[in-house]
Amino acid sequence: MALRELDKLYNPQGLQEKWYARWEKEGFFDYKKNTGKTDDSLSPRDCYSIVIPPPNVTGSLHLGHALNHTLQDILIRYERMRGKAALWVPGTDHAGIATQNVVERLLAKEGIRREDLGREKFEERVWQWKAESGGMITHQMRQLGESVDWSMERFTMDEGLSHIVRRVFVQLYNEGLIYRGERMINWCPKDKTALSNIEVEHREINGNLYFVRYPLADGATHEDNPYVIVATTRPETILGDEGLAVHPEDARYAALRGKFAEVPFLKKKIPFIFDDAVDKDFGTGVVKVTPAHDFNDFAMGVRHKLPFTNVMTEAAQMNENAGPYKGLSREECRKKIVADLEAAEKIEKIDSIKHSVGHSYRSGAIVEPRLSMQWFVKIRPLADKATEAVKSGATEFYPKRWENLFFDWMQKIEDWCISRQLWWGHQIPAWYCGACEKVTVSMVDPTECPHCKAQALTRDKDVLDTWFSSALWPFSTLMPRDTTKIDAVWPEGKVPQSDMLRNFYPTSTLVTGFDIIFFWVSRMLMMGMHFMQKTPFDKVLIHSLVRDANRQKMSKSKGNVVNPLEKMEEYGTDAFRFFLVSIMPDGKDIIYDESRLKGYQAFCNKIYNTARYLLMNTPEGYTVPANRPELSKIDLYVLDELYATIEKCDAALAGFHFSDYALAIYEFLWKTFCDQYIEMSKVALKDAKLKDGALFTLYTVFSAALKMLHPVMPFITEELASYLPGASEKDLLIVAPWPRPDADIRRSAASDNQTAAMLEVAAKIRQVRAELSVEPGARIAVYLDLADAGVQKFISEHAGFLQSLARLGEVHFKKPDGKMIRVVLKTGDIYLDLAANIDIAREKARIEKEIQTIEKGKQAVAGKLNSPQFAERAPADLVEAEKQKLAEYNTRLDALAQMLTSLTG
RNA sequence: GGGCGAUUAGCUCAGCUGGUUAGAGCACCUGCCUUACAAGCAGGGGGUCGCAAGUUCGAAUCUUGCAUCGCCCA
Repeated sequence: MALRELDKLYNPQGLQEKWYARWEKEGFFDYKKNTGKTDDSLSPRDCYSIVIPPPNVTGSLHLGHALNHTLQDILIRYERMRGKAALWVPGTDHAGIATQNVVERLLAKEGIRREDLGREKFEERVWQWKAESGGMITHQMRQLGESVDWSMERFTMDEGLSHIVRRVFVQLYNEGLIYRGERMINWCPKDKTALSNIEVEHREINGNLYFVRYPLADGATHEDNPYVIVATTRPETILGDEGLAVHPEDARYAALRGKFAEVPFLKKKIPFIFDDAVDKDFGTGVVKVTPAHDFNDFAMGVRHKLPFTNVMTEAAQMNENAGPYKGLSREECRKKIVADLEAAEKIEKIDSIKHSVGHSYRSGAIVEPRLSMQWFVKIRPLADKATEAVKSGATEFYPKRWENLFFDWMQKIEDWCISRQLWWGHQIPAWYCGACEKVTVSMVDPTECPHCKAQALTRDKDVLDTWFSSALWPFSTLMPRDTTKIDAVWPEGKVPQSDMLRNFYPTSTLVTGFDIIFFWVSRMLMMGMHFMQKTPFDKVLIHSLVRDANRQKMSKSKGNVVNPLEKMEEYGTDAFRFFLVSIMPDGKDIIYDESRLKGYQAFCNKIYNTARYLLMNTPEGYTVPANRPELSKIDLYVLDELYATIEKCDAALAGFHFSDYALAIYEFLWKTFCDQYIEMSKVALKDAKLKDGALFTLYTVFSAALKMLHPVMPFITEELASYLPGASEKDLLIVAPWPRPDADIRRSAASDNQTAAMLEVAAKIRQVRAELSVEPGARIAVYLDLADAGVQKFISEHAGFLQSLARLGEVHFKKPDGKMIRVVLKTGDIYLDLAANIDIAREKARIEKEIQTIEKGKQAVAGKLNSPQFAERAPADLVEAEKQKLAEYNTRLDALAQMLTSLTG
């Protein structure tokens, strides 16, 4: 009843804090409390689980998270209400480079570099930073209302997860699936670390193609010139050239076989090699080969046994092999070398071109291909298992088309470079012996070399790619925290086993964006299949990015980022969540359109006022009776619509059609319940015979609607449910049973269209009133002459409803005598008694418009029926239906034409 | 260059296996402060479904080609 005194406007302030704190404090996010069962008494089919894509510990909640997390929360809340042991595991990711950069920037303010501190002290500082300001996002997740089980929260660097990472590394190493080797890798000169292939983003940039003259050695000539022309986009790598390559079938250069050229400035003699990897159409058909600075050139270098000359430092400055250019950055070196070549008249021409250049996805720096010693995962065996998981249907992608992209990538996947030259991360458990030079990889830190017993061991300085630990997330988070307990459930060489894993692994659904299918989803599939011998998730829901109103990707540099927290503050969390879900088309990009957010704020207000209406019209001390009172056809009509809506919601959520789910309730609640049923209930509540049924129906429908809305709008629904009669302190909506359709009511309502027919009559009368500009308040009389006796009788028994819906005076149930406005319906005629106030011109216009509309329909039907093949080939029942339609259109057209002549005449 | 996805009202989108006069929200126009809600109610205008051909009795829907845009990979 308290709502009665409250403001007419809904105000979401304070609800989020109030309810979230209660849910969390009273343990409603804990499946054990909700189901009353322990891990060993649960069975997998009673369970539903999701692991959150762990956000970066340095991160804050952005729109992408808000969408991603809202979808997961909807699924978890829905399954929890359906009685499942619903577990949603939260956590964060240590984010190697990002976190290291954050702390380095803080140190820089104090004028310190991490090298000044040393590794151990630096790591301490990172942990300190995490304790103080890391995990801001977990606070923000509470504001969004996420019903995650905080007691399960994990961090990829915590003790248990680190132990699992190490066990995984050691096992893969022992199985020969992890190896160390000198390879060409992508190097970020800004962060001074290796990257994996997929951490490199290719961007089209404007560059130059330099045509450089390479002198021929030993007096050789080409087309009468003592040089050949070589096109390159990277003149600074000339210093590392070890050969010039042409295609073996390129007749232009066949004469150069066995000849040599000279590297400009260095006077180094390099051979001509012939290799099919050369594109005859690129530049002049001769390319320079720099085996230590390019992936293709590296491969050619291996094939033709060329030396690998590295001319750059880790920071991409020219090193001692660059001769006079030593010490310059690669950019400065390019400028200087081009200037020098020009001065020496060795540049033939410079073309400007657009070409694709690799950038670090993290730092944005141009990536340098670099030859170095790194650790790799031998990916093919793992990738095959991951592919199998999806091919067999054990894991399904939604929408399905993402599977093609996944298969495609798994086919051309290459070994995964997992070592990073950072200080923050899981340090690789490998030791090198100074004496025998052998490698030891081990679970316990060795004190002496197991090969030669020497004590000259040094540990590998590198850490693992952050994605290596994320790849284990679906099972590592379900393992015990304690390392000895981990070893207990995971004996060496066996598959881990525990009640938790049995119940919740494979997880039910993974919800993520398409941009990390490769980074994360595929690697979880690989690791899950390998270590658990089961796929990590039954279903993968891929959703899209949120773009701004101009379809631009949101980014800080563009300044078009929308802060979800501000929007939640402004419109309320519920409206914001509903908005995110309702604008999500299945598998397409989401366009951020704030006008719709405003619309859902209005929806919240509507729901709030619906509750006010119910409470204001409820007698003191009312409780909803356990046994259903006698219900009118109108009550049954709305209940039937409610049940249809439940079915729509269930179907929508089963297929992850979130906007269909949200909009189905929106439509039902606003249109059917408020605009139709509540309007009619204003009459029923004043009628002693109908009152009990109406009250019962109002509460039955509204409380079911709150439940159905709860997964997407948790706060307002929990709040309003707490005001309803019979609400208790203990039984919160968050664990209320999800409503189910009543089959009896559905069946009995199915054969009954009388309420719907009455609503149609009311709508038609309102339409005509508006078209003829009848005074809005005028209580005009009507006469009904409907073909369907059942409907005619029903309306006559419920005339009060029609009067209220269409603002009518007397309603008669016969054809009138006097001259009136006649409305021709499919089902009969309505006459409006406008007495002398008939505006002939308007009435003519109305009739003509009506004729036009019906004529349009008639054309379509007649067109079909006029074609002889239609009758022959179309299904008989369709032909029959079309014939009936035509007859009905003709009847109505005749009546309207008659009315028109009578008006004119 | 290879692949995927789009193209329906001014804007954002529904329209699933072909068959009512192609729908919704926002925006727009008209009229209403009708004691739940003006963040509301009632009514209205607005689309030859990107273009072209084909399949079919019938195409927004299926097929092919073209155009434009976006994304991924090289």
